[in-house]
Amino acid sequence: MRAPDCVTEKKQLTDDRRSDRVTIKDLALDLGISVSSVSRAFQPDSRISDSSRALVLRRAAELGYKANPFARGLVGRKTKIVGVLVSRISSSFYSEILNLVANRLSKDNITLMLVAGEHVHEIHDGLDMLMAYDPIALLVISSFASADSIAHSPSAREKIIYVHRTPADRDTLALAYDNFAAGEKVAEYLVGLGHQRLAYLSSGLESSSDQERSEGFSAFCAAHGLAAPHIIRSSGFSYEHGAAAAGEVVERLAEIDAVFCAADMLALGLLDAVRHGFGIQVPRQLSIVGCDDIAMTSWPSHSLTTLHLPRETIVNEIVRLIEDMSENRRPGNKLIRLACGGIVVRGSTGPKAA
Amino acid sequence: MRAPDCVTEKKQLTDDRRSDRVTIKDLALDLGISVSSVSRAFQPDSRISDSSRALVLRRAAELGYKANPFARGLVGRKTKIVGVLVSRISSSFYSEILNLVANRLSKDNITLMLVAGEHVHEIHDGLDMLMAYDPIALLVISSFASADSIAHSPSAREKIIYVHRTPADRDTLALAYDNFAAGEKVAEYLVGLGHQRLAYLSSGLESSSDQERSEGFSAFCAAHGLAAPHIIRSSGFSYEHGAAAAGEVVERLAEIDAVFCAADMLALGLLDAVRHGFGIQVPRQLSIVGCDDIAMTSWPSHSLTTLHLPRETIVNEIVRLIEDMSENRRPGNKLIRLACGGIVVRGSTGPKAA
DNA sequence: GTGAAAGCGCTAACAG
DNA sequence: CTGTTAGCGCTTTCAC
Repeated sequence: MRAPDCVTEKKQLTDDRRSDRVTIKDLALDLGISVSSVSRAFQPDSRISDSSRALVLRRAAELGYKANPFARGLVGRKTKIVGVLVSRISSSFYSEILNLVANRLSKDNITLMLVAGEHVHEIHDGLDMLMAYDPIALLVISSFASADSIAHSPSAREKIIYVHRTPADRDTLALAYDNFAAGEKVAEYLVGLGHQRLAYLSSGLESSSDQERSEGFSAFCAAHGLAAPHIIRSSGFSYEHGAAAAGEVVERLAEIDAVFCAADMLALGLLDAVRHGFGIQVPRQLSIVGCDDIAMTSWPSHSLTTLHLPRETIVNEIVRLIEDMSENRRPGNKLIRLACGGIVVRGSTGPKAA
Repeated sequence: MRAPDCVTEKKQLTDDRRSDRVTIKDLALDLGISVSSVSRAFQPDSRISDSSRALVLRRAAELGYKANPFARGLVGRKTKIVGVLVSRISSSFYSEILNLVANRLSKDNITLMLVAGEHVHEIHDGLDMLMAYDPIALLVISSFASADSIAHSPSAREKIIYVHRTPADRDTLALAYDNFAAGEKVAEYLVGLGHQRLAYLSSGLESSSDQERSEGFSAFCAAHGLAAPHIIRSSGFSYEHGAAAAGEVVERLAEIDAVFCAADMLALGLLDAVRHGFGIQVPRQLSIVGCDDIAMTSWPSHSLTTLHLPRETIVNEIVRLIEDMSENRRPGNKLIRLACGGIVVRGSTGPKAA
């Protein structure tokens, strides 16, 4: 693992960066073979004898040779980059996913290129920046509504994988849980508990997952002869938004037995606010159900019943899609539906009080 | 904003990627000038007339020309990439910081390259991967102990910015809050409340911030004639680790008035566990203080008193350092200390019970 | 199977 | 101030 003891003349450049970097040429010179042979040694299926490949690979490891990704990118080979466009990484669910994906891809020598932006033009610019690096794929993890239409160029459209949202535009790749079924499951569970006057707390944003959950929830009610759920609209997905909705919920407590929230954060905010702000007994006076199953829901201080979304399946799908795309296999399915998990019963739900 | 109507002959490559991409050459041909003039138009201080620069810039915008970062990287100009090495993005505090940094840098057209890894060899490989992209800087956001010694090559060492940890190795750049002062402040606050038998809940990991907080906490006690704080060692920074420490805390409740936790997550876990698991009254029987001021601490269900760490200052410093480094100004200070914030008094602390 | 040569898109000397 | 030329490190024809 020592430094190359071969040619070092041209290494004396003033430029600090490339001075210590061993190139393919150094390797070739060192081994007394041509650069093309060295290059071939790193190409999976190229005409090169096993012996010389082994030789090159060994010496490369010794000298610490690493192919220059810029040179590779320039000649047009596929990169080892996956772009990620996020609006708020700090969202607990997304950051969990991102963490897992990053971990998995790191093992394949793939790096994530992250661009964050909240506004439309930021998203646009971010996409351009990422596209310039010719990524294998482009993960769009953003609840931002206009994210649907971000892909101006067809080449971008082909690379995008929407995560956890279904695009309006049906010919782009997307990954989403079966949110409709999630809504149904929760409704079924609550009805099973004896509740009949259900409510749904929506983010109020144009989010496909929110909308689908709401629809599934309503559909179950309709199919079982129950009154349509009372829809409460907030204006975001945060804890604070949930807390802010508490007033309206409490006001209508006479007409509401149980409320299903579009996401856990909303549910936690609502739960805390009705309990601590209004002195409501949960679940005696009101049952509350969340969705996602983020870590905080299991904390004894909250103990929120919620619908679990299996992280593994979505992470596996993401990784699989990326691997496919990196081999130029454009995956067939356009919208991939992932089964949602079951209901995790905790302390925020109970049978209807007599 | 229409497609270039100039030369399109060579654009008919089978390769889908570069087919729609307009290069510097296209621009030059279109404008009837040389490629170097076009190139110069994008270089901040280069000898080019204002008129031709304006011309180039305008036409470039029209044609949607974007410089190819691979070509730029290859010729040795500084990249627009900042590497990030993380162990767990999902940590609330880190993901907040990362989010803010990403947002700010996106405006400078800088992208973050993310590599995640938990184990030593992963961290090593990750660093190599990132270094290959010749990033402006390398953010190491990892409480992982061995992160100190990850920089094998001197060129890597020069790029690293340790975030929120002080490296053992004093000649690398680092950014950290004044954790010692944080410890002192908390001790002072608790003592002011009348507490005398203090305890410190440590992560038990080799974390500089943890250690420094502990030292500041102890130092204040020593300086004021109090008994040395009782140190409780956990084995991580998570909520679960905090909860797991509850048993030991409760056992020694006779000797402990108040406990300062190395981080908010630990404090929240402890708080919930002593309350819900052991029926302890907080703060009547025990005061608990956290550190960091993450979002959850303000939730009414926890209402954790904590020491605030101002996000803006650390984010500003990070961005400033990166901008400096991107202009080849290697910042002078090696370890930059950031003032910690004040104590946010909430419901988990109170005066010593009589 | 291997080597020589061309070229990816861009910048940085050089001339003029 | 502008154009010409020579590479950056790598892959990929094309010969042999």
